Amino acid sequence: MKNEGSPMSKSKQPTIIDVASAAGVSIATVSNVINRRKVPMAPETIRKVEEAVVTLGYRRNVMATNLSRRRSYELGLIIPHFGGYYGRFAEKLEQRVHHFGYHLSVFSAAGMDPEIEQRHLEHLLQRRVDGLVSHGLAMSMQSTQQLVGEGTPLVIFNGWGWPSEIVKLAVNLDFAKASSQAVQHFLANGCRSVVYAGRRMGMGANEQRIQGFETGLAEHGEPVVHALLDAGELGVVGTLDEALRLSGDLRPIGIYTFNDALSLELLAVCHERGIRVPEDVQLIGMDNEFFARASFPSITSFEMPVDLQTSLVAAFLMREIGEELDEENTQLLEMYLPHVAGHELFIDLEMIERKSTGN
Amino acid sequence: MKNEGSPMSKSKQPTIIDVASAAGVSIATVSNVINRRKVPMAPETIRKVEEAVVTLGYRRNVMATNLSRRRSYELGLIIPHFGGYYGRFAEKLEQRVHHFGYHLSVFSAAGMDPEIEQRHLEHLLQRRVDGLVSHGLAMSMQSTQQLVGEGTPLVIFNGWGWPSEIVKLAVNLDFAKASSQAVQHFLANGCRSVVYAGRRMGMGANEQRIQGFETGLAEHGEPVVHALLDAGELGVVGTLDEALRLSGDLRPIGIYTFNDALSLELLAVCHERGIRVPEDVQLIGMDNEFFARASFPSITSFEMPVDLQTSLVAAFLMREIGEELDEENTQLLEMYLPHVAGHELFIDLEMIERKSTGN
DNA sequence: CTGTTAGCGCATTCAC
DNA sequence: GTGAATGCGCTAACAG
Repeated sequence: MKNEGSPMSKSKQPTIIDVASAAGVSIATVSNVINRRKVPMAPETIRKVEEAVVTLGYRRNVMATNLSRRRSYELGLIIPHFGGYYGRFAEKLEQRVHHFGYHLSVFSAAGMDPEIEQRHLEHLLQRRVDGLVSHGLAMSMQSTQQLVGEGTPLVIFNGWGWPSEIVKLAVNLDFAKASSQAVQHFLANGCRSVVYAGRRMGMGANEQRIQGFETGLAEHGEPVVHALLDAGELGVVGTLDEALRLSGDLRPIGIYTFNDALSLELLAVCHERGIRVPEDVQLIGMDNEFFARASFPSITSFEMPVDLQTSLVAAFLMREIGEELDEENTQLLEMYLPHVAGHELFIDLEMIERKSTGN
Repeated sequence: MKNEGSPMSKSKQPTIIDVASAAGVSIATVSNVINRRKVPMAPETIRKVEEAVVTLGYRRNVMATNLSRRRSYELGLIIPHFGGYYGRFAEKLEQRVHHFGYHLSVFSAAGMDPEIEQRHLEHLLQRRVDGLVSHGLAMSMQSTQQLVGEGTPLVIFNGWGWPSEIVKLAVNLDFAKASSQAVQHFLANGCRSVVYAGRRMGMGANEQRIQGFETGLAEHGEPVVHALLDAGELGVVGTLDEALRLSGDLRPIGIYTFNDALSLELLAVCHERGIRVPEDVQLIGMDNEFFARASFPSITSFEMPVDLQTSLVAAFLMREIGEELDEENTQLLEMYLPHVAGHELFIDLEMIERKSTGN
């Protein structure tokens, strides 16, 4: 066919065809220099192409690239929201996968909304991402299975009870162990009554905390006054009231909360009531947020090992995709994978002792 | 055990050709029903296609779709980090543009790192997003211009001094006015000395606060002991020390901080030193973060009008892209656009009075 | 109403 | 070393 010199004025964004004709070479050559292929090329050719790229302001079209490569070099991440731990997780994971030449698209499910979550998942899949990472999803497992199918490897973090047909690996923080540790810290500190103040009863992360809370009590041996409270239901004030009521005049009371935010709110109520922390009430939170350190008194909390968690997620996913791992990442997987119970891997949390428990 | 290329199994993902042959129709027909086109079609045909789609587990390939459409129906957002205000902004904007049938890809620049920022921008452009939204970027204007060029409309939020050749519109929060208001609130509350404690001196958002701070002082008429401090340089403790030193025994001292986080940190130091808030020191923050409400005493702050800001950004960008606006959005633009000074639009912040200023 | 065909921008064999 | 040719999966006229 007679394909006259395609008018560059046609579409404003230049293509490799424009670059090729500007440099006086073929599009294959342009592709080769752009992708820094190992094929031998004349230095002069390279120079001409690079010059044309700059002067034309050429920018490759990744849609075309991916379509042709049948691979996107993109990963998707779904988190409940951008704040706190999840935001830090996203940022760190982005860095990690970039190291392997992948991009990470992050989507927030706007507070565990299953519909939004599903929409994002679907979109990521339509974009043919090479791999998926998600928090323990709110949506039903069945719909997820159908969504993900066999095509795209899915790694979960902080999700419990997912069948291995759906999820390749779950990289979980060991909230149960941490919770047990919290209880024992209270008891070692002289608390004569301990309370767990949770949120969203029924969610996996909450269940893990409850389980650990009870383990901690059991290991103590002697019976202790204790309770499980739902701050979502009772409200912050109601939770404190209930804790006080249940404890009678046993002091101090140890209150272990679902997260730092709840601890901070309880702390504010204690201040208002003239309840002393840590003399009357001791607090332990979770997440080690900025304000746990900056509050008065500062709040004992658990540091989230985002570095390790994202490292494991990234390394495993990369291997799953067929990417070559360096020595460090290989060792990392060898070190942790054997410890996997089923396909769930557990990472320890570190307690940061602060004033709210008298330290 | 050599891993078989999981990504290769994706080649088994069905295409419209598979669907077409399974349903016994042509690919054009499949395309028509998938996209719910207005062309008349036999109900039976639709049913057959939809059935084939389900049984085959067909999922459209958006890369191919976009390539063909020469349009991505995607927007990009770049923010310095996922936390707090920026995270809320991202979530809200995502909702807004979804309403118009667009997806929003959010990227965090990991704390104003110009290199990462530029990388994300470049990637978004390579993906041929239809529009871009960014905070006042850390990178140089020149490189941005080259990056964005004439192709993709760019809307900035909270960025000052960007030439209109680069930026179509800047939707800014009026930090200057808010800062002026903060100072006047201190003075009306009896503060005999006022201090601005900033961070990252030199950044636009900080400059705006300083400007407003000085305006507020000027409008007061009578001279007041005051100072501009850089908490990034002095540290939190150093900042408080300096404020106390400069104020002699003038009390109370009003300290207006760059954000709530800094207020909270100052509050903690006050507690340690036995300095009373608000009797000796009054505090006003910015962002109205969760902990501003939950701290003790609670901290007066400015609420960020994320709803309005994202509405304006979305409406303007949609119109710029050539999308049809509904009545509501049209009115919104008509209401605010005339007030634009140059191409910078200002939105008022609302002060939330709390205990840290004696309310 | 439904099928045919020509791109979209790029990667990737193979010949030259 | 370099360049035509083919295909990736889908959309969009244009025929029939």
